[in-house]
Formats: sequence, C-alpha cells, structure tokens
Amino acid sequence: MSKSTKVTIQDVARLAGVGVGTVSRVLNGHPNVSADAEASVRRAIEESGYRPVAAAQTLRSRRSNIIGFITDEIATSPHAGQIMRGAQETAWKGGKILFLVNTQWDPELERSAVETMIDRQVDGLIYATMFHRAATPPQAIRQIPSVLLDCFVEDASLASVVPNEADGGYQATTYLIEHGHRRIGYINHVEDIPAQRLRLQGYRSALEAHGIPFDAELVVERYSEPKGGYDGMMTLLNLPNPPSAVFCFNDRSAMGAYDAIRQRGLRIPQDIAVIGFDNQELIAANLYPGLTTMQLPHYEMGIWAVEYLLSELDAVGKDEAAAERSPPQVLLKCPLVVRDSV
Amino acid sequence: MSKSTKVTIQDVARLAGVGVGTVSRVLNGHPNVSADAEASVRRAIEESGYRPVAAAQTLRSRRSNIIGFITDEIATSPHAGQIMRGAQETAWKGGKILFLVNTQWDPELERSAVETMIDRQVDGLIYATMFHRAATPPQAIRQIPSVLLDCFVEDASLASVVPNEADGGYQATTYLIEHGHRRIGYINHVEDIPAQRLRLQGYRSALEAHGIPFDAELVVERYSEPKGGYDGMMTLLNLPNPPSAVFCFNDRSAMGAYDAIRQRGLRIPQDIAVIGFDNQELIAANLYPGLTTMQLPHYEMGIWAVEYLLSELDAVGKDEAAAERSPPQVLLKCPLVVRDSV
DNA sequence: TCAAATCATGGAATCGATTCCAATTGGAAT
DNA sequence: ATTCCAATTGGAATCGATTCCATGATTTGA
Repeated sequence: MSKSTKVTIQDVARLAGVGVGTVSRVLNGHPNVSADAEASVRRAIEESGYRPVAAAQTLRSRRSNIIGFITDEIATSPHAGQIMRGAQETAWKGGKILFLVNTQWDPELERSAVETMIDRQVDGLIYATMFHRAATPPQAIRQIPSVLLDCFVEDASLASVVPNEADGGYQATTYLIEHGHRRIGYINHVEDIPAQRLRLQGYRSALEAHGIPFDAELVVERYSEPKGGYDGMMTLLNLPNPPSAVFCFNDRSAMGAYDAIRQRGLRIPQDIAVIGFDNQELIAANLYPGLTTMQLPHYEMGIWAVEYLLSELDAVGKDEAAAERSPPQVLLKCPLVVRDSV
Repeated sequence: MSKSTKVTIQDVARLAGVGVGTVSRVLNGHPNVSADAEASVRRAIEESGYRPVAAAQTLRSRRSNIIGFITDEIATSPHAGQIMRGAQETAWKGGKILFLVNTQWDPELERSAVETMIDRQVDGLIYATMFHRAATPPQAIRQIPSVLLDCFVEDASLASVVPNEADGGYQATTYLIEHGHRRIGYINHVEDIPAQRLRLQGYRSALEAHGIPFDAELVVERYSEPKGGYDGMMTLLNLPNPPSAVFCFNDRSAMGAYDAIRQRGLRIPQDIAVIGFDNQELIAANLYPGLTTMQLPHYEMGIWAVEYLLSELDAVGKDEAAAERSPPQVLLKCPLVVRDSV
C-alpha cells in the first residue's frame, strides 16, 4: 500500500521472490507459470499496489491499447454523442481507451491528427463523420487497422459502417401503408447525399411491393429544416388530390410539416399521418402528438466500429490472410420508433 | 522519405552527423545548440521523415501530453459536444490530445477511469458533468492537476468552472424589464439543483434592482419539460392579474409555455413575452417565433478548463508555491441570445 | 594575456515494461 | 540408469526517447 515511491515490476518481483519475467508472464496471462509463482506474484501486486506504467508497456510491446477516434464535427447534435458513447463503452470493455480528435472539416488538421495517432501507436483508428456521406480520409489511415463510421470510400477499400437508409425509407413507408394509407407524400431533402437518394429508393420500393403506383407529384424536395418541411407540406396539401400521410426526410422537416397541417385545421394523425426520420428526442418526443420516426443507429455504429477493430486486432498474427480479405461494408438497420403521429 | 523501417533518433543523429543529445535538444527547443547543428538536424529530420515515438518520450520524460477527460454522461444533448469541442480544440492547440472516458454515473467505473488515466501519466484531468451540480470525484484525482467542469466540490478544494446561473437569471429578467415588463412570471424547475436556486436568485435581484416588488404568486415550480412548462404557464395565465412576460427555467419548458399561450389565443411576444434558458438550438431556433434565451457557456467552459490545466502544467517547477494557492472557482457568463420572443 | 565563465557537444545512463535465451528441474520413455 | 523433452524460471537485452555529465571550444573581463 506504500504510495510514496513508484512501485515497479522489479519491486514486485523482489517482493514475490521471483524474476521480473515471471511477473510479466502473470500480468499478461502467458503460459508456463506455476500456480505457486502466480499466487505469490498476485499477492505481491496486491500488497504493493503495483500498477504498470503504460508508456513502458507500449514502448516495448508496441501495443498501446488505445483506439483513435477522429471526427469532422463533434458538437452539432446528440448523434455525435451516441456514436462516441457506443465506441467508448465498447472500447472500455475491451480494455482500450479512446483518443479523441475533432477536425472541424479541416483536411490539414485531419492529416496531422492521423499522424499524431500513429505516433502514439494507436491500435486502431475510427474515422467518423456526423452525417452519412462519401469521405476521403487521409492516406495514412491505411497504415493501421481502421474503420469508417457513418461514411465510406467509393472503392470500398476501407471497412465501413453506415445506416441502412434504403431499408429505413422502406420501413417507414411500409408502416404508413400498413395503417391503410395509399396516397403517401414524401418531403425529401434537396441535396444529393446518400440519405436523400436511398430513403427515396426505399420509399419507392415499399410502394411497389404493395402494388401502389408511384406518383411523382407526391414527392417534393426541400431543405430539411422546419421551414422546408412547412413549405413542402403546404405544396402537398394544395394538391388536387392531397396525400393522407406524409413521410418526412427528417424530424426537423416533420416539425414544419406539423405546423402546416395545423394551420390548415387538420389533425394528426386522424387527417394526416406523419412519420419522420432521425429520432431526435428533443424534437420527436416533444412535439404534440409525439412523432413516430426512424432511428439512426448511431450508438450501434459506435459499438460495431470498435468491435470490428478489436476483432481485427486479435486476428493480426493469427491469420495473416485475413488482412487480404476485402473490408466489410456494413449497413445497420434503422429501428422504427412508434409514437402517436400515425 | 524511406518508410520501410522505423526511423529513430539514432538514425537522425547519424544522418545529421551529431549526437543524439543534440537532436533531442533541437526537438525540444532546448538552449545551447549552434545554428549549424540545428540546421543539419532539421534537414536530417525532414529527409528521413523522422517522427518521435510518443511512448518513449513519455517513459523518459514522464510527460505524456495527454489530458484526460472524464464525464458522467456523454450523449444526452449537444451540450456535451460543445464542452468536448472547446476542450479538444484548446488541447490540440497546446499540443495535447484528449483521452475520453464516459462513466455513465457509475462510481466504480469512475474510480477505475481515474486510475487508468494516472497509469497513462496524463498531464491533467478534466472531470465534467452534464449539468451543473455538486460532485464527489474519486480521491485519486487529487494526485494530478485537475479541474472540475460544470460541477464543483463543496469545500472548493478543486479548481472548478461553472456557468454563472445567478447572473444569467438576472440578465434574462433585466432584459424583460428593459422591454417594459413589470409583471414577470418565472416558471422554475422543481428540484433543488444549483441552477434552480441561482436563477431564481438572479430573477429576484433583477426585480429588486429595478424597484419591482417580488410577488410569490408569479413563481411556479414544475419539471422542466414541455409538459411542465405548459402547465406552469396555464397556472400563471389563470391568475387574476397574469404576467405580461415569463422567464422559463429552460428552453424545453418554454416550448410548453408557447403551447399554453397559443392555446389561449395570445400572441408571442405582443401579448406575452417569453425568455428561455440553455439555447438548445434544436428547440430555440425552430420554435415560432424564435425563442430568446440565455446560452450556457459550455464551449467556453471546455476552453477554460484546458487552459487552466495548461497554465498549471507550466507553472510546475517554476513556482512551487503555486501549488498551495487555493484552487480557482470560476463562474462564466451566460450570454443572451436574442430572437423574437420578447 | 590568462583565468573564469559560458556555450556546445557526444555519448552513457535511465525510464519500466516485454521478450528472448540459456539454464534448471522433474517426469516420461527407453 | 540414462536420455529426452517439456515446463518453469531468472535475468539480460531491448524498445526509443530524455537527461546528465564530462569535455573541449569560445567568450568575457580585468
């Protein structure tokens, strides 16, 4: 229990009456240690309050037990927090700790962040973006095990995990159909990003799967904020034959759609059903009536990314061929969150 | 530029035709290096693509250039992100990198997180909470320079930075008074937390400072969510002499207050002015009319915390007496964010 | 001009772990 | 009884930097 001077592995060895090699073997769970030796080493560790110095371990073993987490933007939404929570919890369970760097969209900073991580001999690297998109991470990232989170490279040469947007769009639309709706509007985003394209694709395949003809009139494109949602909804309501339900690109635009519907004196969900996307608690749970929406699997992506890295790490050495397999491109499901708007 | 084998300081020394000591001195900006020597070392570093191995530096110098960041909850709100962004950016500028651990309110995990940080010889530690409160961080935190963020210990024995809630309440109330309101309601939170007590205190001193008598009838306590805000607002509106303006404990309760006001057929801000607290963009910017509110200085607290640690770090050794000064207890101002609700 | 102080330098010692190697021990096999 | 092999073990070498120390070169001051 003496805290005054730093206890080293030498001290433990002396106290246990064994060599430092033996202590190290116990510490790392290596084979060929007698039960006796192990017991006395453990006792000595306990008594002395010994804690290994991480830097020394890293220096010699070339493994730091650190996972680097690089992200373009950290502060925009609770989404970022969910990713980091998933990643951090999983890392901790695996005995690893997270290094965090936020690059604020600065490619130079990104490069330098990756290099810093490598200097510190991180075991693996997560490169996360705050919305689903194609990305071009620094080349250096390929020197070590790494994984893209909420983004991907076009040639699929790096492991990647992203939400299954198409399935999300499909599920949302199907849910509306199952509630008897046949005429379903879609207020899409305007920019060409994966979510924009893929959710629409999901919407269309859901219609098709249920034998409902696609009507281009029912799809409007607006910036996905309350104003856009309001405006898009108004456009749909002004149709000669307006929809009885609307799928909104995200919760923020659904917020605007709510306003438009209210302003027309219509009720949700009796007159118009609404479904959103993102499950931004702050909005979806607080709207009245509560917004039914699709949840993005941020927490799960964080978990997956770290688990993937961990599995890569202990594959190293064991199965050299593994390095040659093509990197997984994983889609994670977006669960439906039912509230009262459908 | 050879990348094949790891370049060490020995290689650089050989290449530059100097000793390793000289290389190290150049690297660390130590004095007593001739211009010639420095130039050739720099050239050798450039040519060889040398990058120091962090673990070796840490082992010998006992400084890791890492700052530990421990937090109870990471994912609730954009607030967490703001703190981390401020901390991370400032750390990066100071040549440090952030270790992140999220303890999910688990005291055992907290202990173990602090120990892990110490094992890794972090230069300093930030202990952050996701709302302003009294905290009891693990004892071990006192072994190294550390700072509490958005929390404090009762005896002020650890440095701490928190929002100036009382001033925030004062500013908010004053802003309403300056807009001609004399009868101002306050929908407070119900639980006894610093924000609850201090914002009320600020409200009262603002009234007093402007010669408006305090009327207990105008202060109601509700849970600070939309439902509570709605309910509290209704209570105020039902008063024989209802207020012309209302200060809400936070933006979420303001959201509910909006609903109540609308439901009564009253207009914001013409009939009732509303001011919130927190500046949760997702709510405040998206409500109609935009909610005027007080912003919590999360980003700034993150910056302050790291800057404090950095200054502590280079005070070490220079001025031994500094360690004995009583740790600062800093209050950071909450700026007013003007939108259209007043 | 000479002593003293200052500057510049190379290289050994050091940080604290892991890993490797040679040596010892104790059975099992012949 | 002797040989062989596997299990255990202690301790030296190693990882790659910083730091310290002894030494030689240069300046400064009188």
